[in-house]
Amino acid sequence: MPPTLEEVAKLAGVSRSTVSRVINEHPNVRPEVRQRVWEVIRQTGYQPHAAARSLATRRTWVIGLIIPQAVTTLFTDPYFPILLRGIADVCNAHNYHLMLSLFSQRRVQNSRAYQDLLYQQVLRGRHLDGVVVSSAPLDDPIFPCLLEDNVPFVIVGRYLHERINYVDVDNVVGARMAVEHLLRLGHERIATITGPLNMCAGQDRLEGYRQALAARGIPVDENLIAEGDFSEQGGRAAMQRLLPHRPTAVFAASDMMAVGALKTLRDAGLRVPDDIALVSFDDIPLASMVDPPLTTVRQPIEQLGSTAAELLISLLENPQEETVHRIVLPTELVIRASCGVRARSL
Amino acid sequence: MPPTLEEVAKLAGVSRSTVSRVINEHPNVRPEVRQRVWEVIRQTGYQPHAAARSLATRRTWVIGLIIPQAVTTLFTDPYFPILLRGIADVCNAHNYHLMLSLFSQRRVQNSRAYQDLLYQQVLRGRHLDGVVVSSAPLDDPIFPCLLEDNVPFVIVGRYLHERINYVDVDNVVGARMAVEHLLRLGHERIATITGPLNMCAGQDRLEGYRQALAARGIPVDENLIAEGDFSEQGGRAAMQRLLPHRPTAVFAASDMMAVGALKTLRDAGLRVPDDIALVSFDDIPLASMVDPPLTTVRQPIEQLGSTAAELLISLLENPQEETVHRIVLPTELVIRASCGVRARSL
DNA sequence: CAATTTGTTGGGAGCGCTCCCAAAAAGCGG
DNA sequence: CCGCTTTTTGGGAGCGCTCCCAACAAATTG
Repeated sequence: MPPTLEEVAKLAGVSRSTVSRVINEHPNVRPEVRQRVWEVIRQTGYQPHAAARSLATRRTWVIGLIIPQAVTTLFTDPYFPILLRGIADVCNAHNYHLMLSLFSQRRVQNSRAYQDLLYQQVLRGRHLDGVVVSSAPLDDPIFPCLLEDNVPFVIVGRYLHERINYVDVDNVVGARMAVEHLLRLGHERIATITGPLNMCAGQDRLEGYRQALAARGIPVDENLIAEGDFSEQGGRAAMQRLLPHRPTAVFAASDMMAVGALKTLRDAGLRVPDDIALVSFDDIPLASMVDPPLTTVRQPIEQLGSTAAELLISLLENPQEETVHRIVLPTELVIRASCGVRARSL
Repeated sequence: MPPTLEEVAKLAGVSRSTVSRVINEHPNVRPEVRQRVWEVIRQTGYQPHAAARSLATRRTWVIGLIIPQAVTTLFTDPYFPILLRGIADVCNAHNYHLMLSLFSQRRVQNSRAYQDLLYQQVLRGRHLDGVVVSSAPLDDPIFPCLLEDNVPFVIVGRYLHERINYVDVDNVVGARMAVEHLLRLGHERIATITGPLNMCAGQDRLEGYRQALAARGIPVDENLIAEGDFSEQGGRAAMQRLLPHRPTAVFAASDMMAVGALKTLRDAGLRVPDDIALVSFDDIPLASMVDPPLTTVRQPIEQLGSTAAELLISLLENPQEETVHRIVLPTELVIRASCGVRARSL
């Protein structure tokens, strides 16, 4: 049985309240008493009981990370652990804890109801002070819920709403840079394999593609746009659909899809970058390992996580603060071989 | 302000206790009363306050996943998210929640002290009912701590101690299968790139290698053993050290290291599998994407997670149960191209 | 040196729940 | 219909903490 406040108090010859003041760093405690109390705490290994504290303060010092529907890509590339690391580091630094709500779509039958139930439990049950939401489709019902319940939250990914805080990478500009790079290399028939268009990142990267072409006065040929789902398989299939339209270059909205496209191209007897150039997005470790290494847009994943956590915590610590924060992090084009930059000599 | 038990009770015209009985499914409540109470609960959206409940029951229904020191490999391949999915699914199914404690070694200076502090807070603060520990080195101080504090826990990875429950894949047999496969293909100078030898998986896979050779009566040449760290870089370096000793085949204890080895070999002008055969361990998605696709030992990662969670929860629900569980899951050899099976026609 | 201010301490109440016990209601056999 | 058992219900106490207020001690002032 671990010691309680009261027991520590008795051992230190003071009252409950004084010990409480000591551990909460309240200034009005005589230094020698403070010292004595700390000593007893050290000796007994006392730790305040989290539940008791939460009950009294109505705070849990726990934040949640919610991944509403587990997009497959979460489990095939290391985006997720890196994001998590960013979040976890910040939590550690601020003495918050991190609770994870993952909803894989295993139990398909009633996954929706199920998820709602859990949501209720976790959030209404006041398990959490606030949440970070990642990889949610734009129309996920969780957002209205969170707003209504007045749960402080931050989205990883863009979401336009007057009261919603988010952190995102600049998908539009990143995609534009990628396509501009291809344009600069002389390509004009540039195709794109998009992400899922119900997700913001999918939409934004397509928008960047459109902007880059528009800036050069090149009309968008809808035949050169194939929707994928960020996965390798999706990329493979999309590339197949693109092939008949004979693009000279492809911008894939994720590295995984680029890897898929690479397969399709290889099977079709086309060489990258000689016959067709390829640029993608994400810069996951795999990007530099495939042959040819991918030219791709790097996003600061870990920073995305840490910024989101930092923002959420500041929201929690300053509840009166009403400003809505929308943070956009820059991306960077990493030039490797798949774009053919060397072959064509920039 | 969310409603409390007492408020629900008033609305339903019963007492606090009765509502408590209803939500805890205690049998002795008149059906019509039970019905009426549920109705009020539904209408008000009542959810019991987690902290209050924990305080009274001394249970939190939260389990922790602790990754004591963030091995880099966690962030470069998707092992971790898949394990997490296994754990999360089981938690969801049993109405437990999952708290994550990740310790990246960022803040190197006092990472140890820091980690202890957090450990204290989380565990002594009774935030958790039990924990799953993964990717901890054998000598991690967390194990004695957990035992002393009487925290129920399960390790992912083998750990021989009379009171410790663990779940592991059969690394020894898996590695032996891999090496036996190479032996069957006619190789005799088989090298190995091991994992870190302070981790159980590293040790066990090396042991499997030794056993396979021993069974054939082939003496182990220590020059053919190079220690790696499960990472691509480590594999690259280890292969470099192995090269002068002219193995005809290599067993790498992880796919990532195999990928690294592949690079070294390519740079050295050696072809895989024609000049040198390669077999590895893990079967991460990357394994099938590199050229040549890797022959590798598949481990049931998700099942590892779900089994560990299942075991932990059963420990929590049956605290009187004293049996120590040691669960070993089987592995499977996935034959692709890097072993040269086709070239040499088995 | 009394009066006031400031600093320090202890104890009561309460956070929202569960558990226990006793009281009330219902069921039952003779 | 009465005394008995069994089921159902309500209320007190307590889980371990924080917050507030009152009491007291110490320091400051006219």
